[in-house]
Amino acid sequence: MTPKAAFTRVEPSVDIPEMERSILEFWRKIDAFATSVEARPADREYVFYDGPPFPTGSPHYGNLLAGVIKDVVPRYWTMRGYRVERRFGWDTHGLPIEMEVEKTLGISGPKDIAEYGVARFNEACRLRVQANTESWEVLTERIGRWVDFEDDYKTMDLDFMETVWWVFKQLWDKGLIYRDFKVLPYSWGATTPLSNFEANMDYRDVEDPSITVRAKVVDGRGPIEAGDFLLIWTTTPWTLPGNLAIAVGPGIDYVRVDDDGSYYWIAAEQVSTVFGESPTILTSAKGSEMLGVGYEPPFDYFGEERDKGAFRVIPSDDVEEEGTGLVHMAPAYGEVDFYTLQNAGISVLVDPVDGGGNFTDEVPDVSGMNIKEADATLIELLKASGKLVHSGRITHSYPFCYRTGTPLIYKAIPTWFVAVESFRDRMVELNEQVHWVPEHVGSRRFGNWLANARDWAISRNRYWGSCIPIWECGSCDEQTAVGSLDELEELSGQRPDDLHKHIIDDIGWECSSCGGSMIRVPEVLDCWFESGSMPYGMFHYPFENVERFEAAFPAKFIAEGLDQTRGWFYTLMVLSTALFDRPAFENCVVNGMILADDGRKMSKSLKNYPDPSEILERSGADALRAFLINSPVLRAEPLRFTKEGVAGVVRTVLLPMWNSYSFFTTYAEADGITMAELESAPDPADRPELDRWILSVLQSLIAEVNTQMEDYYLYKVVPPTLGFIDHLTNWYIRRSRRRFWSARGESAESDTDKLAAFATLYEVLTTFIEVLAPVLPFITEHIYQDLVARHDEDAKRSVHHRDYPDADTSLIDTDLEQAMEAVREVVRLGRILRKREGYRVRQPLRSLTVLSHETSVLTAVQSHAEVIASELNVKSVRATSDESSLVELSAKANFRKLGPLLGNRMQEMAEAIRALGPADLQTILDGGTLNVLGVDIGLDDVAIERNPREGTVVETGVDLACALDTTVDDALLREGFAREIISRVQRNRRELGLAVTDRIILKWHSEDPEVLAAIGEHAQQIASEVLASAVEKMSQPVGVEWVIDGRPVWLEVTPNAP
RNA sequence: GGGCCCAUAGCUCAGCCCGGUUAGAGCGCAUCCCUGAUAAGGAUGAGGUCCCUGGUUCAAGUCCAGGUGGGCCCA
Repeated sequence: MTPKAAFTRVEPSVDIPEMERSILEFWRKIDAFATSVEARPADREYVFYDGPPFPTGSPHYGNLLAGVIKDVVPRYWTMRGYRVERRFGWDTHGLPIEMEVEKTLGISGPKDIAEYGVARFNEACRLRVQANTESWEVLTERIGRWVDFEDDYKTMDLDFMETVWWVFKQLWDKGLIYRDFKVLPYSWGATTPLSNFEANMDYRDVEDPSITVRAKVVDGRGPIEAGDFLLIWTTTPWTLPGNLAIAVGPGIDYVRVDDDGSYYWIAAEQVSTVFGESPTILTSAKGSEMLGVGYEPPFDYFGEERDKGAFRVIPSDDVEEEGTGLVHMAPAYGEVDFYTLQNAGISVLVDPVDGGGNFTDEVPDVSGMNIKEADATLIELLKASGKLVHSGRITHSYPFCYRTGTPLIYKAIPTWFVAVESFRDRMVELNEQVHWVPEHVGSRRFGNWLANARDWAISRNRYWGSCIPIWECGSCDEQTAVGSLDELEELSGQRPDDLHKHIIDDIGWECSSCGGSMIRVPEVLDCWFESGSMPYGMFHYPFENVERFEAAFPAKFIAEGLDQTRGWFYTLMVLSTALFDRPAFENCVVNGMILADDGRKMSKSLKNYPDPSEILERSGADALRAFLINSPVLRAEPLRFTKEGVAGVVRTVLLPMWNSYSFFTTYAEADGITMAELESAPDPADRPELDRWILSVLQSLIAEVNTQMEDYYLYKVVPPTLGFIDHLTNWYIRRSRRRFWSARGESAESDTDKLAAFATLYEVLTTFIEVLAPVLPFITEHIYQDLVARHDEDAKRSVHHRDYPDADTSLIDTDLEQAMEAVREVVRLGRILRKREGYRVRQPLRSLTVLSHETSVLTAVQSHAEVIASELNVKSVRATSDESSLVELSAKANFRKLGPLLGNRMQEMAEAIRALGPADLQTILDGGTLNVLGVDIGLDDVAIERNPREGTVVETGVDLACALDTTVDDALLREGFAREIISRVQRNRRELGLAVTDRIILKWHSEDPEVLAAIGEHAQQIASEVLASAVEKMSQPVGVEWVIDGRPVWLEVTPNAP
């Protein structure tokens, strides 16, 4: 290392956002991110998967938070020596994009899209995705997140989509793909199923029929006799032709009511609503006793289904005691109905309603009629056949198609499924290999979800997405799944360069079985299927990068929000389990939601949160990062976001760091400290204790931070850091100040001591920034460039290229750290005493006495008497174990120790110990034991408390007490006065804008004898403190008049021109 | 309706896993100190039904059950 430029003073004030922008510029200039990755060996990879966001709108705090987590962790592991590639991922398909584009194009729904042209529509989606990515890149860079936007992956890329096909084919080959009906919200106006999101967009209060119908029992069981009637209720008469079963709650009580010789079954709770206040109840039965009862359906259009198990009473836990407590089941028109029949083992489905919402010929009475219009006719038919028991109207909230304004219905739609249930137990097992932060999200929330996983509906009746790669024959039941472009080419002779719907749907071939036409099924894939495929898709596996993928699977780490638990985490797990029988990630950090400071969701229209760029321009990215990392969201709890919180980080972390750095450069420049000199400082072991102490504290911090980071407890990093900053600024630097600005060349020892101080602070600062570099990438980089990089050509270009510090345990001295804790405690107590007694710190006092029974405390105090004396401005410090003179001892039982032994005698013992007298306590304190209530009580069994005796100047802490001697004689007063003079002169120097090292002439005048005596006695000390070349007494007032303790004194400070 | 999480000072949050008798921090507020790290720093103080009810226990902010309120997800 060559002794080149000395350090340059850095101003204590700093424009943080400006500093950050210059660092961003610097990173761009040296290509810091790419270099940080490439510098690490390719065979030592730490794999990170980016959870792809939708590029809709601009990023909000939730995205920023995820970005911060996904930056801190990879930065850390990079510094730990791993190669951490970070490729940005874009989730480019799906409804959110389509909705945005529909809005922009001024069109809406399948009909419009068909008219507009699927090809044009999809191309518009593609353009939209590309246009939206820019705002993400800007903000992502600004928060300091290093991620590769060049080598990103997009789910709409050909390579990615080909891999998705491969994934699908894998499932297909394993027999995990099947088609079945799923009941979805359906708009007959738009002739399309809707997503749940769309279905919730337009609820209206409307009036509908409310009818009660009786179904005659034809096959009785137990108390239910043939000829009895089951009462069902519905608001959708048009679903009655599709009725295939009646559900009861197995635990619900039903009763048989005699009504004019007809016998009706109804839930006991509901009897009065149908039969009035005094019904004739004959008998009762649990729902479970009614199972299997056969009945005559309201309409007999599908009577032949009885052979397949239809028209029976089946159980359902979803049945509630409303309506009649017996629920009409039309599996084509209700999701619950569908699953209830499925669970009952009845696999029949009838759906006499066409896509336009009209009845088919299967229901001749209303054939061709719109279902809602058919309600009246159907009710008339029921009345005519004597099945209608009651008919009325009801007003309720009902969903409408947000586009066409027609009522929505639920309708069974052919849907493709992944048979997740067949391997969900395996997913539960594999999930146990994953380390979740916080733990409960994985074991409970996610674990429960997996354990109850249902088959996954993966098809969507939409346009902009990966296509389901299944071709079906129009003539026979031949089906082919295509798993690659090669296969497609082989089958069809075509090899498109795009796999989107508008391209692929035109491709077909002749059926090998019957010679018919093979046509692709119309659906696209749920975009979550693609998110779950990203470990493979990002590498275009297995078509390329086979080895890279195998080395990179599973990921070491992923992170996402709690709301995504059912999304990305789940789909990753489903596909990795199905394909590779492994989890797709080893560590998962789950973050909570960020709320506005009013506790509500952040809402653009409410404007209840500050714009991210405003925060970044006010407090900077480092502050935002540390604030988020240190907040409850890292424990998956919600966070109320306040800009004050971010500003707090500036005040508690960034400014103290900067001030320490500024302090160092100020004195290093003033002293002309060189790198060579820092190098030549004594070994840490040979430095003064204060230096060894702060180095020990630093190493302990390093150990702590490494432990937490290794376990992904990011939120446990900032708190110990704050403690360290307190030690550094409020103790190490404050205590060392004089060492830094003592003049050079006074003595060999003082020069060595000064060097030790400079070297220590330098080492602490340059190591501390390495510790915090992953969290605060900007300020640490700035300090690194100034303190390290520019002095050493061989140094790494960026702090982020450095190796993360490992705790050097040889520098950790636990005893020393504890001793210093005791010293700081003594000082704290001493300050309390001074304040309470009204002695400002500049007034010297005679002595401080520390009382303690702990030998280690006494030793610590004795060996640091000088430090304590100067901190508290006392002439002497004594330590003694003789406490009785100043404090009153009392004892309290050590509940933790005695409780388990004594059980219910504990209270008695507590009383007895509280009542012990001074002599008894002294016995215990001296190491003896005392027989209390038949138990030998020693020092461990009690907690000794110390209370100041009346009239003493004593303050007590945990293991010690301090007593202050507050007698002030004339000599002390005069010394105190001299300190006041020094203080005024220093203030004056500052006002004159003098540099720290400028020398002055001090002229003074006073007539007051005490002042004369004070200055006379302490002239030497004053001169050296204020760097006065001369202290001259004037006979006339000069300069500024001060009144100190009621005594006037004139002081004049003039710079001493060299 | 179900699962999970949360509720502690005016505000934001530690502490709870593993029960122990004086429940902490920061912000804000009040009072004050320091005045060569100074567009800083520090001290002290006021401020608590630890959401409610019940249980377990010698002992509950901490464990259990049930409620209430809020969040996320699912239905």
